[in-house]
Amino acid sequence: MPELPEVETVRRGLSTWVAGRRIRQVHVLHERAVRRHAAGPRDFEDRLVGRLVVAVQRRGKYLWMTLDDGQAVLAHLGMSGQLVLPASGQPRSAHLRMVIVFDDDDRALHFVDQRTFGGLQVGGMRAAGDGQRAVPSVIAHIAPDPLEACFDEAAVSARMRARRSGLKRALLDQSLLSGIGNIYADEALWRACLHYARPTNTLTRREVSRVLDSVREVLTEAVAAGGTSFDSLYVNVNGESGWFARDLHVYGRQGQPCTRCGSPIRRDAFMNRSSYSCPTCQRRPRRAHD
DNA sequence: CGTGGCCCCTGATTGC
DNA sequence: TGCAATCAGGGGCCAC
Repeated sequence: MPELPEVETVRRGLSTWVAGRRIRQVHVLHERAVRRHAAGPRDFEDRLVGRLVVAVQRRGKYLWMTLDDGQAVLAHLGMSGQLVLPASGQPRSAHLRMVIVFDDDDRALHFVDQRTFGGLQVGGMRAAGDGQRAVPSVIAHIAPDPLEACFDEAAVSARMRARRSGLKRALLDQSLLSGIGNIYADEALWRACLHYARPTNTLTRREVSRVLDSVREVLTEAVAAGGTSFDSLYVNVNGESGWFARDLHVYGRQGQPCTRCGSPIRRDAFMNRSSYSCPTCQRRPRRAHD
């Protein structure tokens, strides 16, 4: 499931291939792939054709291609989205949603998405304030991710401690800090020895610092490893799977021993999904906030 | 406003 | 065997 490391892996692969190329044709094959583009599929195609891709950038789980007219093509992979450059002759995926054809190459960028939670849209850029990085206007509400230079740890810590919510809910809230999904939230909480239901307003500055350090470590290591993959749904830009899965300590390890203390990892239903934790290393708080 | 819950979607898996 | 229920989950949206 693409979180920050997987999206960064895609961005890097994409950047080396599409930066400096001109878009010749765009084929939207499934309406849902552009449902966030209010003006519709034809407008989406028209805005891209003829444009030069300047760069590929990312914030959290979003990535975008900046164009030579100042607009940007914003993409979110959702649950199962892939941006791939299939080798010529490779059979087209059953879940192919969009094809972007470039000049001077016979390969095309394919957007493949089985569960159709992902999508692309075209729009303008906007800087949040003085000296802030410009991001697509429609994601102005997405907070900087922990690997960005502008990530303000002190501010995030203060906002987190002012909340009345659970710690994992806060880590997953993309308007507080972005890029973290269910997998890396569980991994970071395990590293920091903190429980997912810990009320944010009871956290000390030191504990918040610890969990944010863990978040940065987990994300950085996963980026270095090329992202996580559990099944064939996620592949990088060349169609190769990442291999970070082997380094997971809690996610998907229900019943298996904690690598730190040996206790069996538990799985709880949480926020209509799963939360994995070590019952010994991560004590449930007396006053939990699920 | 902050917070939490619902819903969009497909395919693999599980249960009767 | 066959069909239905369940699960996976990011984030927009809406009610409170």
